Amino acid sequence: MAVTIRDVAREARVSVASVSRALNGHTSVTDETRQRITSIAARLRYVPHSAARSLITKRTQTIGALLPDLYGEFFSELIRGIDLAARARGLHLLVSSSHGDTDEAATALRAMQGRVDGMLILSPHVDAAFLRANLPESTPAVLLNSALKSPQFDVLNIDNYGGAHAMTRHLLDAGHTSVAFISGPEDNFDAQQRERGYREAMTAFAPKAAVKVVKGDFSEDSGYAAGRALAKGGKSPRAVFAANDMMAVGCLRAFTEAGLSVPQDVALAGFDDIPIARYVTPALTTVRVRIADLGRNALERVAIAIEKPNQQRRAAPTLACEVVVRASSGGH
Amino acid sequence: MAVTIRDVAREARVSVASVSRALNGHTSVTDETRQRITSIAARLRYVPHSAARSLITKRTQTIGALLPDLYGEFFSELIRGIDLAARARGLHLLVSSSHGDTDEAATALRAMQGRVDGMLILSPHVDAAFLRANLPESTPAVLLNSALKSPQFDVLNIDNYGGAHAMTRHLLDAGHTSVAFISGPEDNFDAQQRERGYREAMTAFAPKAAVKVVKGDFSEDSGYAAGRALAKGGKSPRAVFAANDMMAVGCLRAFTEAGLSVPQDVALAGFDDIPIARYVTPALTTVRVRIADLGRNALERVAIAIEKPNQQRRAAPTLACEVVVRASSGGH
DNA sequence: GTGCGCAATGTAAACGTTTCCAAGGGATAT
DNA sequence: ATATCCCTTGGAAACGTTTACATTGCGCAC
Repeated sequence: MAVTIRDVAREARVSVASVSRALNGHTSVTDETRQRITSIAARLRYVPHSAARSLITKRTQTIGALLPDLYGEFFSELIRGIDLAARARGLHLLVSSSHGDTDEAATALRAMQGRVDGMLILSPHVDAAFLRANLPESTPAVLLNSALKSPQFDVLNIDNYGGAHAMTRHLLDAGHTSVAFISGPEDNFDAQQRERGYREAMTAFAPKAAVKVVKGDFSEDSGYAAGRALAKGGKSPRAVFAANDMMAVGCLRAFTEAGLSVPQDVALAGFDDIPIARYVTPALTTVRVRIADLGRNALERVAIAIEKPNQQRRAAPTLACEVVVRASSGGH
Repeated sequence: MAVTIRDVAREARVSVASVSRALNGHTSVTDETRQRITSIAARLRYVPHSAARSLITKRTQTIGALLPDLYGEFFSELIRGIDLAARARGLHLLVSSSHGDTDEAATALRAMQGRVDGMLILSPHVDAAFLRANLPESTPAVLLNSALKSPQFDVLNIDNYGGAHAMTRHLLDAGHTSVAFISGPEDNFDAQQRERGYREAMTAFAPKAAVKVVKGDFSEDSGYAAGRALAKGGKSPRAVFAANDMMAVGCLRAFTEAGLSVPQDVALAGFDDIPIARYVTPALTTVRVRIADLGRNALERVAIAIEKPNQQRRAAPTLACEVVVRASSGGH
C-alpha cells in the first residue's frame, strides 16, 4: 500500500490541504509547519501520485517526442539534447520513434494525447493539415527540420542553407575551380536547403564555373552511383560536395575504384559529420550539425510555449552549422 | 473544454458506466448499445483521460527506460527495439538517458516513480543495493547487461562470452596460431565476459599457444596504445582480438603507423559491429550484437512481469551474437 | 400466475490530489 | 473594548475514470 498525502497529514497532525501547500512551496504556511511536514514526508518516503495530480492540474510534466525511423547517431544526439533540457526543467520525456509512414505517425500522435503537455515533432510525413487533424488545439508543439511555414506552429530548423553555402565556399577557396553537388531526395526539406546553399554560393563566388548537380537520395548506394557517373570518361570535376556524409562515403568508394585519388585528383565533402566521417580514408571534410543543441533548443521552446500559452511565437532562429575540414578536401 | 465520458454518455443516452464498459470491451453490454456508444465516441473524438484512468486502475501503460550516457548507435538501436515492442503492446515509453553517475541515476529512477508500470534499466552504476534503495518493491524491472545475479531482479544479457569464444575460434581456424586480446575496463561486465570467452576458447582450441592480454578501456586511444605495445619490437602476434570495435579501430591505426599491414602481417577483430567497422580500411571483422532484439526482448519480459506479478522469474536466456567476417581477419 | 435467475444497465463510491472558501485567532487601529 | 484585517489552517468540492453493488426487466420453470 503506497503512502498518500493523507498519511502524511495524519502523521503531521495537519490537514491534507496544508501538506499540499507545504510541499508545493506555497507561501501561506509557517516555516515551522513546513519543516515538520517536509521531514515527515521524507521519512515516510511520500511521493505524490502523479496521476491524481495531473487529473486536477491538467498538467503531466511530460513532453512527447515523435520521431521517424532515423539514423543512429542523429537520433541519440537529439534525444540526449532533449533529455538534458527536460531534466533541467523537471520534465519527463515520452518517446515514440520509428514511424515509417503518415498513418503510424498519426496513431502515435493520438496515443500521446492527454499524456503530454507539449510535443516535439520531427517527421517528414507531417504537414499543416496533418497537425490540424491530429494535434489537439491546446497542445503546444515544436516542429523540427520542417518546411512548414505557418505562424500557427513553432518550427526549428538547422541552417542547412548556411552550412552548404559555407562548405561550397570552402571548396572554392581551397582552389578547386569547379564543384559538383550530389543532391538528396527531392521531397526532403534538408536536402532542398542544402542544394540551394550550394547553388547560391556557386553563383556568388564562382559565377563562371558550371553548376553541376547529380541526383542522389541520401543513401550510400546513391552516392556510389553518383560517384561512378562523375568519374566516367575522366571528366570529373575538381571537387564534389555531397548533400550528406553517407553519399560522400559511397562516392569515395566509387572514386577509389575508378582510380581517382582523393583529394589529389578530386576533393570531396559531405554534410552531417556522422562518426564514420572521421574514420574513412581519407577522413571526410564535412559540415557539423549540433544536433544535441537542436534538441535542447526545441525543448526549451516547447516548455516556454507551455508556460505562456498565448504568447506570440517568435520567429525561430535556425541553428548554426560549422565546416569541419579534414583530409578529403585537400585544404588544411 | 475537452470531451469527457459524461458527454458521450449524455449523447448516447446511457450512463457513464455503460460507456466505460462498452469502450473497454466488457462482455455485459449489448452489441447494439456498444455500436451506438462507439460511434458516438468516435464522432465526438472522445479520448479517455489517462490520468483519471491511472488514478483508479493504478496502471499507467508506460514503461520507463533508464539509460546511461551511451554510444550513438547502440542507444538508438536499443530504443528502436524497445519502442517497437512497446507499441505492439500499446505501451508508452518514458525515457531518461545520459546518467553519468549513481546519484543522477537514483534521482531519475525516483522521478519516474508512479509514472511507470515497469522499468528497463541499463546502467553500470546500478547494483542490488541501489535497486533496493531506489526502486519501489511493486515496480517490476528488467536489468540489461548487468552482472547482477539476484533472483529478485530480472536480468537480460548479451552473450558476450559466446561471441568472444566464437570469434577467438574463428581467428584460430583461419590459421592464425597466436591470438592476443585487448581487454576492456576491469569493472565492466561485458568486458569481463568477453575476456573469459577469449581465454576459454584459447584453452580449448589452442592449448599450446600463449594467452596474451593487453589492457584497454574501450576507448579508441587505449586501443591505439595497445596496438603500439603489441607492434613494438616486431614481435606482434598473428592475430589481435579487441574487446570492442573502437579499440580495434585504434589498434588498426597503430599497426598502420608501425608499418604492419592488416590482415597480411596481423589479423584484427573487434566486438559490437558499430557502423564504423564496415568503413575502416580494411573493413573490420567483428561480433554483431542484435541490440534491437535486446530491447525488444527486455520490454517483453517487463510486460510479462507486469501482467503476472507473482510469477516466478525464469532464468533469462542470453542473447546470441554472430561473428561477422570482413577483410581484417584475413579469413573469408 | 408467481418466483427465480440472468442479462443489461444505472448509481455511486473510490482513487489522491489541488484549490476555493470558510473559519479561527492574533495583532492593530479606533 | 471592539471592529477590522491578515495570516494560517481546515473542510470539502472537483478532476474523469472504473467498478462494486443495486436495480430493472425479461424469460422460463414450476
